[in-house]
Amino acid sequence: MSTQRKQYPFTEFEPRWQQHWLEAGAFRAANPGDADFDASKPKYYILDMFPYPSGDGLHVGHVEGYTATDILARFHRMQGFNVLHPMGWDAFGLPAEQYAIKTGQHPRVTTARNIDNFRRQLQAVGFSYDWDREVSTTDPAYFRWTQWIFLQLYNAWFNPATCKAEPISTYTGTEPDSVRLAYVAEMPVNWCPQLGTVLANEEVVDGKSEVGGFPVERRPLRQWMLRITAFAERLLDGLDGLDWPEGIKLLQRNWIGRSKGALVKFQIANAPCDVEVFTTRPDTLFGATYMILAPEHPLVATITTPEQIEAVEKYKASVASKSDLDRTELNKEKSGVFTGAFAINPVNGEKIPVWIADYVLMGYGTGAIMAVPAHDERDFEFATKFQLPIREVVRDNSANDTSSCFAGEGVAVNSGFLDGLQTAEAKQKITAWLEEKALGRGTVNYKLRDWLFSRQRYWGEPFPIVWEDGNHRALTQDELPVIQPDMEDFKPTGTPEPPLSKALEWLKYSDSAQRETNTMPQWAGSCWYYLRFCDATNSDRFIGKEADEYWMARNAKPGGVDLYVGGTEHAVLHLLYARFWHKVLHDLGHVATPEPFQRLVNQGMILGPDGQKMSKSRGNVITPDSVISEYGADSLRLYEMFMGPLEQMKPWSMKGVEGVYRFLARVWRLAMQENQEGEWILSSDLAEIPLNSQQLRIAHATIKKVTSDIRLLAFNTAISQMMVLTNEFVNAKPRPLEALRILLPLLSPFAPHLAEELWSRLGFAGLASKQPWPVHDESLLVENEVELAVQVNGKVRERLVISKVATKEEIEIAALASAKIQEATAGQTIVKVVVVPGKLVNIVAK
RNA sequence: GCCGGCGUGGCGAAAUGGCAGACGCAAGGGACUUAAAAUCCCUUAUUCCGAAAGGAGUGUGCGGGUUCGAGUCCCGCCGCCGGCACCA
Repeated sequence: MSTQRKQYPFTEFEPRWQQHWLEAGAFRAANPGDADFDASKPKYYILDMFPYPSGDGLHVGHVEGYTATDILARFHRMQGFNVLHPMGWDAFGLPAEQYAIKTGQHPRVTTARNIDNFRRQLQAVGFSYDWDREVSTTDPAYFRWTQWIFLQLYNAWFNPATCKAEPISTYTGTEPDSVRLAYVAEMPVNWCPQLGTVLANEEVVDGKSEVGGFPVERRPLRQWMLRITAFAERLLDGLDGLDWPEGIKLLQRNWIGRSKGALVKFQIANAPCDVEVFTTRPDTLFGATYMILAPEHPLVATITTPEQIEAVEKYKASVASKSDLDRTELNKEKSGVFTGAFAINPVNGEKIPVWIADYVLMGYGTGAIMAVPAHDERDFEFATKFQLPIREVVRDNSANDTSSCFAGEGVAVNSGFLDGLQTAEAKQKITAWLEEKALGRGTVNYKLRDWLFSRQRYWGEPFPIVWEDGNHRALTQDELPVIQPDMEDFKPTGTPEPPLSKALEWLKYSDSAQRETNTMPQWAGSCWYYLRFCDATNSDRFIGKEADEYWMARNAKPGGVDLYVGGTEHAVLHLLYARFWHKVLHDLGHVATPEPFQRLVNQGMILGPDGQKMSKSRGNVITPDSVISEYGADSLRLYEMFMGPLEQMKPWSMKGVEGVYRFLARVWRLAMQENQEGEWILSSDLAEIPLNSQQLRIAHATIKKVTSDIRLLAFNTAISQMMVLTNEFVNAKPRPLEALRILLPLLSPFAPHLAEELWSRLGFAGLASKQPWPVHDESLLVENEVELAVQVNGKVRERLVISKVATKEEIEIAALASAKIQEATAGQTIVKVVVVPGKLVNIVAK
């Protein structure tokens, strides 16, 4: 193939049109206030998840999502929308820093080089981004505002009375530092010695770092945290108004993990202290036969009896030495130790033993549970192993065996005043009882934890914070941006001290104050980039009011971005963090909408030709550059869309690329032919003649289907239909020019270079990408006669050509009159005749 | 273990409950050509009957059900992919 002559001269015209669009500013989106801004047009904000500009360059997986959004962007422009379709770079992050350490080059240099390469690649695919709005998270003019948003968080608190973020000045308590949305805490964190950094829980997979797969240990460390848990309920509620795949909403709901239950206070026998437990099944309180504390629970030391101290300490030590990996792997078998202490079950005064076990986590609820082995799998397993009593207190409504554990809902038994109540009622009654006796209360718990927001890295946004006399203090807005110092040596220190701690001069803010040396995680920059795109060069605000009102709020929906396309890997973290920041900014009056992204679509992964995930080690990586040089950008775009449904996972096939390439060449030859010298000239078959009725019908059916399929993101079937149309005209001689006037605008979002080139060679006015979108004429689609199938007992026995407007009765008579049908039903009684006009007739005979 | 998603030709895939396999790939045959490539045309789910025209049957992971009619809806399984994983 590569040695062959190209079937059409894409190598010549594709770069030419790319340059033309760029120079003409063809896809520039005007902002409110600009001279050429037309406020009467509706807006459409279509956003890609911006890439991390890696050294490997653009991937065909990127191109899939980006092509889908590009088609939609171009389509909406042609439909008269003001389209915001921007691109930028999520360019802070660990790989750049590690590469820098390896090669000694400054990450600023390698990042700039990678960005240039990504931009070149994206432009070579012909994407219609408004490059005037390009942003990079590493640009001080950008991260100045990331730091500014951090200051908003620092200077705000969550007011439980209003359920909103408010300026810290409205807080009337005595300890503002204990309620800020950005706060400092000593946290057991995931320290990765090899990476020399602390990782977020989300960056640790199976006890190893997600990047690199290095072991991770738990260590207590002073960290910046963001109080995302305060927004748990709002983040949950907000999902209802969004057009996201239900699966993704569910993922977020599960991640937030709301559960309703009760806190119950247990007195410790012969000791002046009590332990609070959280339970979702307060109705099973009578069945609590023992209690378990997390090994790290602060009361363990207090309550353990002298005889048990040795065993307890030994157990605690063994748990502490386990990495997260060991702890999960050893989960199969329950372990634990008796503390020697007893707690008093408040509901019946029973003395129950208190154990410690690592299946109870300090980080959830109160770090202590009441164990109800009859109705909880884990407690059952534990009780069985350590021969603790099991008491049934809920009977299964569909009553069968009571030998094992029953965790469902039923009727309370052996439960005193709860007996006979259904689980829901029993929960209510016991909660009211506990509240009345001041022994507990109903409450809600979340799995969601606060967001660990600091990293021990060089290549990230520095915090706009200084330390003075052991206290933190925020810088003011006019001190932003805080830029990292230029360092020769940004290697990890080998301790949890961040690399910035080595920049002694930079560190010193004043004689008495030192800068914070942690940096922000990569999520920070991507939490708000969609806002910056609306007003990328504004130096007075992170986003101008007018720009926000138009691009984000004009459609009067909760989410501002009309369509957001990206991979599922960001289903939880990025999308949750961005929603959190957005809500804070909204509460503080900085943005108009309550949610960032109205509609979300996840593109499926593209696998290698071998059906495996693409990876360098497997050697099955397809690069966009290689496809473009062989078949051109239009073929790359078209194939990525023709492969199958956008959201589905699908394998690459070079043969498939050739297929769409042939199609594009066929379109080319609808308009062009080669002369004796082998030059492309306008086809002599072209003529200004009207379409015949079949051509008209197919052309208008194509307009209709392509239009609706683009709206449905069903690009593969839209392309099929354009193939049908093209096949129809391949042999038409003379060939109506009108066919190309219809086809080229339809094709233009998909294969913009080819459409543009032919449009211009045919001498049609303007740019193909600026044409109004064709509108179909429904009346041309109607056929006078239709063929319908006649079935006998569901099997097709005859085909009937009949007038489109025939009545049911006429169709039935015609069907029954058919010789084949009479033969097929001979000797049988016709029980029923079902007539579906335009489709079929089904005769039921016995 | 729990929660999602998906199972259709040799392959990628189509199909408001209404003729399964559009469109593309691959394969086979033909036209054009000195020849090849490219291009264009035809065939192509499968089994059986027939010399042929044509005809009969079976087919959407498996087993049931609802319906005149099920790839599509319902119930129960199996397989693959993704997420969560002691969250009390």
